[in-house]
Amino acid sequence: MDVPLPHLDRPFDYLVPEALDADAGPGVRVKVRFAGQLVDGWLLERAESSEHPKLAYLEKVVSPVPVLSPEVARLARAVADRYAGSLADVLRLAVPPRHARAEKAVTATDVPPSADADADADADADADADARPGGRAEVDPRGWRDYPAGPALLRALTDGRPARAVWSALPGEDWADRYADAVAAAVAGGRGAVVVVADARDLDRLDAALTAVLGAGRHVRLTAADGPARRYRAFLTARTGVVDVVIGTRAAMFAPVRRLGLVAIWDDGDDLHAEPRAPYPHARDVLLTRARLGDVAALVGGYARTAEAQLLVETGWAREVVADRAVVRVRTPAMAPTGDDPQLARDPGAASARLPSLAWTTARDALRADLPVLVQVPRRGYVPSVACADCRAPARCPHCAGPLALPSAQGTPACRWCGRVAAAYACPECGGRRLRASVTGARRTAEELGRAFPGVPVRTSGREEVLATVPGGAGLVIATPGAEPVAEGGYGAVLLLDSWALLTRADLRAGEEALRRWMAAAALARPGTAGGRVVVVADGALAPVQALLRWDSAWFAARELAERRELGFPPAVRMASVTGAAEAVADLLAGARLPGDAEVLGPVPADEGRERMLVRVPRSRAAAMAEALHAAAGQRSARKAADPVRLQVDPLTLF
DNA sequence: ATAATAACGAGA
DNA sequence: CTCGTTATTATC
Repeated sequence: MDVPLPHLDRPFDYLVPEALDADAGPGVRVKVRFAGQLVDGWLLERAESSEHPKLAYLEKVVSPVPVLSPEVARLARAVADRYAGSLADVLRLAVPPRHARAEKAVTATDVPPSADADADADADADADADARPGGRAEVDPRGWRDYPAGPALLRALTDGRPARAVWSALPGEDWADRYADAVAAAVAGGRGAVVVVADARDLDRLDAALTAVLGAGRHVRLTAADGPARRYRAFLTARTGVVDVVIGTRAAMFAPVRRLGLVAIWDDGDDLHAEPRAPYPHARDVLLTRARLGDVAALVGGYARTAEAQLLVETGWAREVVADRAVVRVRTPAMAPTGDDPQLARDPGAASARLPSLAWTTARDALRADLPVLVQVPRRGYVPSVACADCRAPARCPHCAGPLALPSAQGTPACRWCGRVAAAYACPECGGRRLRASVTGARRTAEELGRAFPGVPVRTSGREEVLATVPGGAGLVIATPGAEPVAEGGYGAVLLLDSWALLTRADLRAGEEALRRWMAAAALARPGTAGGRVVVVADGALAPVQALLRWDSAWFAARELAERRELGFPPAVRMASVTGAAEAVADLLAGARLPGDAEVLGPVPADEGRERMLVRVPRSRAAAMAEALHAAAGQRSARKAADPVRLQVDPLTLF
C-alpha cells in the first residue's frame, strides 16, 4: 500500500478480477480501493487463499511491467526495518515514478517484461553454477597488482564468489579504472553489478572508464539529475535485463540488476551518500544489506577510510585491500605541515596572500617548474564548536560527551546534546579553563592568491561551477572540497588551507571528514619522486594530520572507531534521533517499548522550536530498537496524532 | 477519510 | 438492562 503511515506498513489481500488476471503479476503497480478511496499499491505476491473474511477486488493494474523485482522487494523491506521506516517510503526511493512514454519506448523494443525478468532472485543459484566452470575468461588485474590482495579480489569476482573488500586507494590512483576492472571481472563471471558514487563528476569519470573497459551499451547510468524520463528509461533498461551493470548516484543503490554479483561504493565518507528523504538510508548500508541478503560481493573504497568501513574490517566481515608501505612511500607526494600563523615579514608575496611562508614557497617553486598548483579552501557555513583555547582539543560535555557550544559570545558553554550547562569546564587534555570558538576567513585568502603570483592563470572550481580537469602547465586552481579538478600529469603542489575550520566543525566526523578531503586533494598531486608536494596548514601533531602525512587512513579509522567505542557513538553503537515538537517526542518515546539497555539522551533544542532526543543501544539491539520506534510511530499515526515526529536511525550528524 | 466496534452513561 | 451517544480502531 503506497501510504507512508507506519501503522499501515503491512500487506493487504485483494481479489484479482478475471480481466486483470494476466497483468496482475508480482511487482506491478496497482490501484485499490482502501478505506473508501483509491490508493496506489504494490502487488507483492499472488496467493490461492486469504485469512481475511471479506476481500475487495483490485481496481486496476497501472502497468503490466513488474517494476519491483523480488530481490528489490526483499531489500526494501530489510532497509525499512533497519531504518524504522515504512516499506512504502523505501519503495518510493527504490522505484522511480512511472513515465508512460519512456515505458512504451523501452518495452516496445526490448524483451517482454515478464518473460525472464523474475529469473533474477531465483536464478542466483544457477548463475553461480554458471560462473563456476574453470574456463572463465581471466580479467587482467592491471592496477590492482599494486595491492597484494587485489588480484585475488578480481579472481573471486570472476569466479562469482561473494568477496567483501574495503579498499584504500593509493595517491594518484585512477579509482574509476579500478572500479571498471572490478565490474568487468563480475561481468566476466556472468554476473551484474551496481556501483554508487557521490556526484555527477565522479559518475562521468566512472562512466568513461567503464565504456573503455566494457565497451558502449553494456552499462547504464541511473541518476535523479537526468530527469524523470531518462531516469525511468534507465531503470527499465536494467529491470528488463537489457544491461546488467548500473552505475549512478545514490538513486542507483536500489537499481534492479539481474544475477547481481557485485555492489560497490566509492568514497563512502561523502555525505551525499546519505538519502535526505525518509527513512534516510545511507547508500553504503543499503548496498551492504544487498550483499548480505543475496550472496553478492561488496567493494567499499576511497582514498580515506571511514569508521564504518573500519568496523567491517575489524569484525572480519570484509577484508582490507591496501598497498604495502613501501609502495605507499613511493607513490605519496612529499608532505609537510606548517603552522597557521603567516610569517608576514619574510616574503612580500606571502604577506599579500596571507599565506604561511612554506605554503607560498612551495607554490612558487611548482609554478616555476611549470606545474599546476591546487589550493583547497573550505566552503563557508560550518558551524563552529568550542575548543580548549590552550591545546585546541574539542570541548566535550563531561556528562554525555556531546559537543559544547557557546549560546552567545559571553555565555556559559552548554552541551548541544543533553543541554547541560558546563559552567566550570576544564579541558581533560591539558586542564585549561579557557575556551575559544573557531573563526575563519578562508575565501579572501584564496582571492588574494592571484595577486601574489602575477601573470599566472587562476581558475576556480566550486559550488557554482565545477571543473573536471585542468591542463598541465603552470596555473593556480582554487577549489572547495569535493570540487578539485584532476590535473593533467598531476599537481606540482597542493596547499590545504584553513584546516582549523575543518577540524573544529561541530560534528562527530570532523577529523574523519578533514582527512577525507585532504586525501582527496592530495591524491591529485604528483608523487614526491616526480616533484609533487603537499602543504597542510595545521598542527602536525594532530591525528588527522599525522594520518595524511603517512597516508595511513586505516590507522586513523581504527583510532577513530576505538574512540567512538569509548564515547558510545556510531558505528560502535546504534543510535536513533527522534525530532519534533516537545510533547510529540515525549509521547512517542513514552509509547515505545525500547530494549532494556536502551539509553535515552536529551532533549536538546533543534531548529524551528522543535527538540531532539537520542536513543542509544548496543549494535546487537539495533533491530529491536528500530522495531520499537516504528511501532510507537504506528500507534501515534493510528490515533491520528497531529504533530509529526521525525525518526532517523544513525543520522549523519548527531548534533 | 469513514465505517465498524467498543465504551460509556442515562433513563427505563 | 437497553438504547443512544461518543471514543476508538481498523481500513483487504
